[in-house]
Amino acid sequence: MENGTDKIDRILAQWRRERPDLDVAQMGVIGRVGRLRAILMAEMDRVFKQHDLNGASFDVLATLRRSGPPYALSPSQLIEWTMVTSGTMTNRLDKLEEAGLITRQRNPEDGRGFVVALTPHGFELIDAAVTDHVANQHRLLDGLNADELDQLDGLLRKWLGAVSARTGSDK
Amino acid sequence: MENGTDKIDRILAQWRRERPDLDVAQMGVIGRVGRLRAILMAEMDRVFKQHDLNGASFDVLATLRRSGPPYALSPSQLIEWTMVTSGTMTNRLDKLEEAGLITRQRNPEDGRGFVVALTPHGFELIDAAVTDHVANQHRLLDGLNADELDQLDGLLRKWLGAVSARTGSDK
DNA sequence: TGATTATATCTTGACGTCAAGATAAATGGA
DNA sequence: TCCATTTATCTTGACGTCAAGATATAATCA
Repeated sequence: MENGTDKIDRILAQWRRERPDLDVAQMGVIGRVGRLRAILMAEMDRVFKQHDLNGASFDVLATLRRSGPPYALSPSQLIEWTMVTSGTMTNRLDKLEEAGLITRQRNPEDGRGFVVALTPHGFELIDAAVTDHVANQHRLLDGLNADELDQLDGLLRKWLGAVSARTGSDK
Repeated sequence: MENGTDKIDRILAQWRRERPDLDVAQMGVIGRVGRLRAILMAEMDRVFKQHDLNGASFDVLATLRRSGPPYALSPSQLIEWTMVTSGTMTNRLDKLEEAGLITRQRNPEDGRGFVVALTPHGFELIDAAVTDHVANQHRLLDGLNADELDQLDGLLRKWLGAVSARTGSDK
């Protein structure tokens, strides 16, 4: 199973011909991260769709589910975990509420805030979806063996640590 | 500089507590790809913006530039390289044409098609932008040494090959 | 040649996201 | 106590993308 030349290699070859002054090795790595992310997203979306979800709604429901009983968080907490803006979260919660997967009640201890909670239906749905999702993720990574998976995780963790330290993202 | 626990680790820890039946190692790797992609995109956008571009317009101009003289491709070819839909490409070309960075002329040999070409201004702009872009990519990867970069590229290449073989993407 | 099929591109409507700003409630002094 | 500031959330308008379909031209083949 030789690793032949792919689309990214062809892009790099064009740059090397047209701009031999540039070292495009880094472009290859970054480009592959982008392509992988696009393919992985598309594949994961297929499983989400089987449960009438998309990446956005899965993200919110999963955040509530893994937070543990009583499966309830404030919009602010959801914003922090999912790293979207408040406008995006409002929009997501509107849809999920309308679909009957969450409830949104005023926080009795803080009149500015709300408590977002999974409904029983929302709990059942996300629990089933996440089971399928994890199985799908295993499938998407079965081209690498255990050692390679470990190596890859280590390198990505180091890289992510370096860039988020500098850019101040993550915490 | 020990690699401490990050947001992804905290997410995995929650899942392990709430759903100990699931093996979430793969979720960690896939999650890190997603986070990295988001941070890298944001950082690259900053450089694009310095040239009055965004990722979309940079992508089109760069594809024309690296294709070599006469720096002209059909919308179909641009669609193939950039992997967007025809509607997206029409929209991108409209903006670039209005900005004077490309021209769009009917293909004299095929009345259905067009020839999209860099203007002199478009050429100058993308040539300067790509120089800064590559320097920026080097900076974004300077947390890894040469060996690690090589290892990472190999693993990503193998993974990408495996998933795109199965999903039929890429070519 | 004429009719069918394929190709190239554009159009339309919907979606999810963001930035900026609006609103309302809580907090922290003076 | 009252005002200024901060915090939590929602609203609005713009953007880039996609899927589906419209249009026009080219290619095929009977």
